[in-house]
Amino acid sequence: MAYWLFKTEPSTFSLEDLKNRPGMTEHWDGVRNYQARNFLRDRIKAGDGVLIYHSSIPEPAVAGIAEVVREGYPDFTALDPESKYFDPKSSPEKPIWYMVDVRYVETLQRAVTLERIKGNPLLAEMPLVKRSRLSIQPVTPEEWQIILSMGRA
DNA sequence: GCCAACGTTGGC
DNA sequence: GCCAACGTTGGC
Repeated sequence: MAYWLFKTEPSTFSLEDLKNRPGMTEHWDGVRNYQARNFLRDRIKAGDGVLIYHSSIPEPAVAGIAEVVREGYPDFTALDPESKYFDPKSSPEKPIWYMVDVRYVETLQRAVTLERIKGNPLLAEMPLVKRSRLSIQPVTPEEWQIILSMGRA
């Protein structure tokens, strides 16, 4: 059981969209960064907790929680020439990109803004704070607990 | 919309 | 394998 933070631009896909999903699961596709890919392919398991973070908005914030329901498998959008995530270097035999499936769990009462995260010294080691653009990041159990308590307060 | 950070590409 | 050019991310 591990914890993660997934970034998304709410104009593309938001926590609300995940909540309103029929069956409430979603392929987390379109990740095209090798470091993030490695987490998706090798480390993220069913049952892991996910903080859903909304980026590129006036107040970027952790909006809520999702759960991984299926571990890494090849991202089929990389093989679809019609997809904006198409990658001609990828093939069914040698898939380059991976995705996981997630389901909605909870919307935090109070979104935990980047400003509040930066203001908490206990969260200073998060990649988010260290200005990494990484879209899939590990979260420690301590960080997970702190952010949830900040979001529920 | 700007721009710093940083990942990727490709010529050599 | 180096590194300049280029593209993307994402906070502000």
